[in-house]
Amino acid sequence: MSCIPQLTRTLRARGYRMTPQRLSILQALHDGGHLSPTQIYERVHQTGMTEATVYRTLEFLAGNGILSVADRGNGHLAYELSSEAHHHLICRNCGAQMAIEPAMLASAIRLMESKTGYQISAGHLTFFGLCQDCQSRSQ
Amino acid sequence: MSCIPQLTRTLRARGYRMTPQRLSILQALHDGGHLSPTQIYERVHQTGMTEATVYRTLEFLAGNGILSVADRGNGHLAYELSSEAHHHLICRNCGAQMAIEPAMLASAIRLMESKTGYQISAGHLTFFGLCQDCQSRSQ
DNA sequence: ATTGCTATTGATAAAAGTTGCAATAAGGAG
DNA sequence: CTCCTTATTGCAACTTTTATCAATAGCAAT
Repeated sequence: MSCIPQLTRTLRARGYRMTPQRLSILQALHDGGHLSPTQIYERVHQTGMTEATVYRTLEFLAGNGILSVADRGNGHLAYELSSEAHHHLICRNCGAQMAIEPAMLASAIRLMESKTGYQISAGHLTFFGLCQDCQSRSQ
Repeated sequence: MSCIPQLTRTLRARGYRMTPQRLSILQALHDGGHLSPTQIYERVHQTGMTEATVYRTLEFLAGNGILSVADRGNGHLAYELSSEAHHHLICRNCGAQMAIEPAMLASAIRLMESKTGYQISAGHLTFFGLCQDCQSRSQ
């Protein structure tokens, strides 16, 4: 977590504060990679933090671009450090997961930008499909 | 709702049943377009249906491809008839929404399929960005 | 160091969403 | 039309997420 001093400065420049709670959550995500709010709470609640704070902090950090939100398509969110952000491809039969390079979507996003005039920030997308194994098994 | 007999046959062929509850929910989505579980519950609860049934039915119909799940990026889901499915582009400053033609993602999806071997069904994606108005205002 | 402003947290309650199980009812078979 | 199987529902308890508000604690300024 070498980036903490920089993050702290960023927040302060925007009128926000760095707190032990925010640090704990960043640490948990640094160690855990890709976690749901409940998983994060399990990792940090021995410090006395409440669920409400976990949810609020995650929303705050994501709103400030420090975390990325990953949606698993079931309505439950997972969070990760933005520096490690990537998209997911999940097999809806066996649940196998693959990472998707953001670059693979770049041209589609450029197309959408030119057609809509929006300036798009893709965030974290989850795609669903059938992996090769499940495709051959269903033949 | 001219498609009900066809949907009923599809479900029965898979060993499932068509029920008044499922019909009410399909009707609500036909009338309402794009609704959250709570909005759907408000429209159908006078029939005596419980929240649990609403949630289970939505998941069931989506799992059978009859509904599409739209994720607004905040972890809350909205549902729509698959026949009316489209993607969304939302301005994260003013909330303005635009529909995105599924065709605009087609080539990116073909690229992902060829690189990963997965057979992808895109589902419903939500993109975030800044609309033209908000871009010019922030200059 | 101390002070003051106010962003942030914890506590609490409410809302939204999920799960297990017994009772009900869709619909195929006779 | 009646029976039977079992998919589906309602009920109730439970988990997850959000909102409110008073108390706390960053941190800029003195």
